[in-house]
Amino acid sequence: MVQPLHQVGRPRGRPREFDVNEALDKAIKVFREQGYNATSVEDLTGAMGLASGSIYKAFKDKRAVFLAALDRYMLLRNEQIASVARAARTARERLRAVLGFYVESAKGVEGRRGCMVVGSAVELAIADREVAARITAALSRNEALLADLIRQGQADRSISAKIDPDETARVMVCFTQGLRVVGRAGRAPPDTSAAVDIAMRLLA
Amino acid sequence: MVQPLHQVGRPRGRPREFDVNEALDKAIKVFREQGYNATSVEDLTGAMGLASGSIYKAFKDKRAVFLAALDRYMLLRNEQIASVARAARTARERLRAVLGFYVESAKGVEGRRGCMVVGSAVELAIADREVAARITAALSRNEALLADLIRQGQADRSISAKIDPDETARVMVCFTQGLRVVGRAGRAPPDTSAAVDIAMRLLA
DNA sequence: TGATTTAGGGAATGATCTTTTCCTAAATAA
DNA sequence: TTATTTAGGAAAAGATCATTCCCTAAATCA
Repeated sequence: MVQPLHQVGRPRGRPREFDVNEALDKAIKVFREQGYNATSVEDLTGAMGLASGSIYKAFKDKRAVFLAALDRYMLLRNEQIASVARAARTARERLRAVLGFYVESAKGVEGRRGCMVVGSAVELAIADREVAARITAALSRNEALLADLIRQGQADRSISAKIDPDETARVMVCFTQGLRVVGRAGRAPPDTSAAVDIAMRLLA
Repeated sequence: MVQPLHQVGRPRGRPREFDVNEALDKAIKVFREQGYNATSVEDLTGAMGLASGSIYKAFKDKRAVFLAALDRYMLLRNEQIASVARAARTARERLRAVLGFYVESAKGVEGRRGCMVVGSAVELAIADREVAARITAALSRNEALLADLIRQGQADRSISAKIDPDETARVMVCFTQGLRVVGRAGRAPPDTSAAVDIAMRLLA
C-alpha cells in the first residue's frame, strides 16, 4: 500500500501546546509526594498546568498518567545511576558510587519526596498487574546491575571471589529500597560515607 | 469528691457486642493489603463484620480506626520480635534470629500482605503528623533494638568490637525495611539463611 | 417499672472525585 | 477558502466515599 505524502511529524489537527515529558515531570513530582490514590485529578491539573479535559485528551485516564509518569521516572533514574556508575574506575569504586547515590537520594528533601518505585510497589503492586510488572522489572534490573558490578569486581580482583554475586545483590537491593523507606520518614543515614562503608562490608 | 458506687468495668448503656481488638485485627489485614486511601469504610464494615454506624460509635472516623490498627500492629510485631530474640542464646544468635524473622516475614503470602509500618511510612508519613510520629518511633525503636543486640555481642565477644553499633544498626534497619518492599512485590530472597548470612557480614 | 444511656444497623446526606461533554481555537487537507 | 481534525478549557454528569441520622435493642439507674 502506498502511504499518502505527509510532512513527517506534523499530525493533522491543532498541535499540542505543551510538552508531554515536561508535563509528566510535574506529574512525577506530585505522585512521588502523595502517591496514586491521594492524588486527585485536580492536583494533577494544578501541577501540570492543564485543564482536566486536556489531560484526558492526552491520556486515557488518571491511571494512564500514572503509568506514563512511572515509566519516565524509571527511565530518568536508570540514566542517573548508569551515569554515576560510569564515572568511577574500578568495579568496586563503581559499586561504592552507586550505593552512595542511593544514600544521597534518600536524604533531605529528595528523600522525603520519595521513590516512585518504592511508592508504587507498596501502594499498588498488589492491586494493579501492570504496575506490578513494572516494579518486578525495575527490581530485577537493579539486582542485575549490582550483581554485574560485583562480577566485574571479582574479575578485576577488587572484590572477593568467594561471595555469591546474585545473593549479595539481592541483599543490596533490600538495602537500597529500605533507604527510600527511611528517607521518606526523614530518617536516612546522616553520614553517607559511613553508611556506604558499612554496606560495602556485604562484599566480603 | 466521692465517686458513686459503680460495679467496676460495667459501663452504663448497652454493652458492646464485639471485641475491639478482634475487630482491629481484621482492620489490620485490610489496611496491610490495601493501604489507607484505597480502603473504603465499606471495606472495613465487610472485614470487621460491623455496620458503618457501629464503627463510628467505636471510633471517631476512618483515620482513628487506622491509627488504632497501626498501634496494635506495632504492639503485636514488637512482641513477636522480642520473643524471637529471647529464644536465642548469644547476642550474635539473637541478631541472626531477628534478621531471619524479618526475611521470613517478607516471603510468601505474609510478605505480599505487606508491613503496616512500611506502608504507612510510604503512603502517609508526609501527609499525617500523627502517623509520622508513630513511624519515627517505630524506626528508632527497631534501630535501638539492633544497636543494643550489637553492643551485647561486643560485650560477650561474639561480635567485633571494631564496628560502630549505631551506624551498623542504621544500615540494618534499611535492610529490614527494604525486605518488606521487595516482599510486597513477591521478590523476597528465597533462601532465608543465605540472605541472613550475607546481612550478618555487616557485623565485621 | 420507667427513665436514661449506649450499641447495632441501615438508609440518607453531603462532599469529593473521576470522567464526559461541549464549545472554542488552531492546525492541515482539498 | 472551506471542511476536517485535534487541542484547550470549563462546566456538567455520574460515581464513589465518608459521615450522620434515626430507629431499634439492650443494658444500668432510680
